[in-house]
Amino acid sequence: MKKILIVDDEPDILEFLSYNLQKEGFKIYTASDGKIGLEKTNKYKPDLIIADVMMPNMDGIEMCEKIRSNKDFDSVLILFLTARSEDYTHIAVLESGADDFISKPIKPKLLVSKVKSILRRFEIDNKKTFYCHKEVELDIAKHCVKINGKDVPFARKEFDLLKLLISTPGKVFTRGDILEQVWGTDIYVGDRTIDVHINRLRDKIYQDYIKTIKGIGYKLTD
Amino acid sequence: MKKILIVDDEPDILEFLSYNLQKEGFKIYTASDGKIGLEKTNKYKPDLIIADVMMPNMDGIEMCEKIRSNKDFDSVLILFLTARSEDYTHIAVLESGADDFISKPIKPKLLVSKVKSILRRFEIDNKKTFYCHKEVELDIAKHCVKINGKDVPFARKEFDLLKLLISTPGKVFTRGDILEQVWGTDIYVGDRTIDVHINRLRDKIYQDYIKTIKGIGYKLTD
DNA sequence: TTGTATGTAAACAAATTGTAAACAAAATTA
DNA sequence: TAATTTTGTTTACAATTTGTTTACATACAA
Repeated sequence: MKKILIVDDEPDILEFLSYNLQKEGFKIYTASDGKIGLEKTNKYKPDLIIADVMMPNMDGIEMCEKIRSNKDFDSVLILFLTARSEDYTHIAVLESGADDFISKPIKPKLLVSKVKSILRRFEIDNKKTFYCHKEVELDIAKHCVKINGKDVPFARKEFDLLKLLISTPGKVFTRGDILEQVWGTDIYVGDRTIDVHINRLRDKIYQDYIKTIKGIGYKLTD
Repeated sequence: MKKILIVDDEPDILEFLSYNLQKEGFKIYTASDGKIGLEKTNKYKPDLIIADVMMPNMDGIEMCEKIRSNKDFDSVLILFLTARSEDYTHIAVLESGADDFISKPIKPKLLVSKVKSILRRFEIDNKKTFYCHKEVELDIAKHCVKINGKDVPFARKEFDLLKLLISTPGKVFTRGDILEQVWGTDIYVGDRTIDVHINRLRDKIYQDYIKTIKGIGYKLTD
């Protein structure tokens, strides 16, 4: 569960944000000024910080800069709340190392989708280069696959296919998904081609590691 | 089929975008300025709007704000086209409630992949993928059903049928509802077919989980 | 009781996937 | 570059699963 720290001096906004994000399944921490925000950042190590720009004691920008200067948190996501009119603030905000901002008045739907999208973006930027599931290990950087610790050579397509499947074990990938992710859009290969590759994978890994969901697609057993 | 409204005053761009997106199977509507865009939004209720920022009559940002202020469309996806250099435009654009933007010059591949990804993202954010009711759990992503925590294989029609029923436990679904949602419009199957599938479900789940409302349809006991 | 709606087993039809083998393309090596 | 090997794709058909219908049984309400 993703942790979000909300920093704002207005209790109403704090509550409004907490309510809407809690509902979406985030773990919420709050702070009423930048100083406390800084403390709680250290304490709870949130994934995302949502902060107001204008606050007593220590404003959001100062807090942001302080957080960024600590190498433990130099990659924590920071989202600022700004008043609609403060055009120049936006620039200062982005310069201070913020990742995005939301203008007041805040619309719940927009808030939630922005928070989700920023978290997702972060995950994609930091996407894994190494996967391990059951007795299978896949290393993207080294382009190699180990099964029970033993190197097994994989051709490119086989590798890409396994990479896709192992990225989310248990999720069903349709033929469409597979085509798009492994072959690319606007490349057309016959229907049987995917099967053939799937079954070459099966020959290399233990059978029934890859499950067929007839009429839907393939997935790794989880 | 997803509907996309493209709003731009330059006919060349309009055609370019239409061509590339139509090819991908989207239903395309076009408008040559913000005012017409607003009208067509109301008329066709598109899933996604792609709009130029700079337009005569009503610019993209104004149109976007107007659309957002109508609660019927406050969650329609909006994608802006901006000139590469206009850095400040990006801010205004995101502020106005846009979901993303593409910088000109537009590359067809990027356009298509961005459009697809934004639509997919939206679906993921807005679709429930997991249902749990009594001792039955249904996971759409994994395409698996657990009963009392135990995996039970479900064929596609069975799965879709259970998915429909479990989406609103207690609600009675008429045969018409079921036909439409599970088989799709303009597909005709015999009357007994639904019964057969319902009863295959009953065999897999505990009996009398699915209740027959004679003369009306079926529902899950709540 | 009677008629209508639903349940059910079995037969049948259709769709999907598996597989071996041939072919084609690309990469590697000599 | 030519030969060789590896990788990728297609074909044709087999095997399997899934979906539909049929024909009749049963339940239920009027």
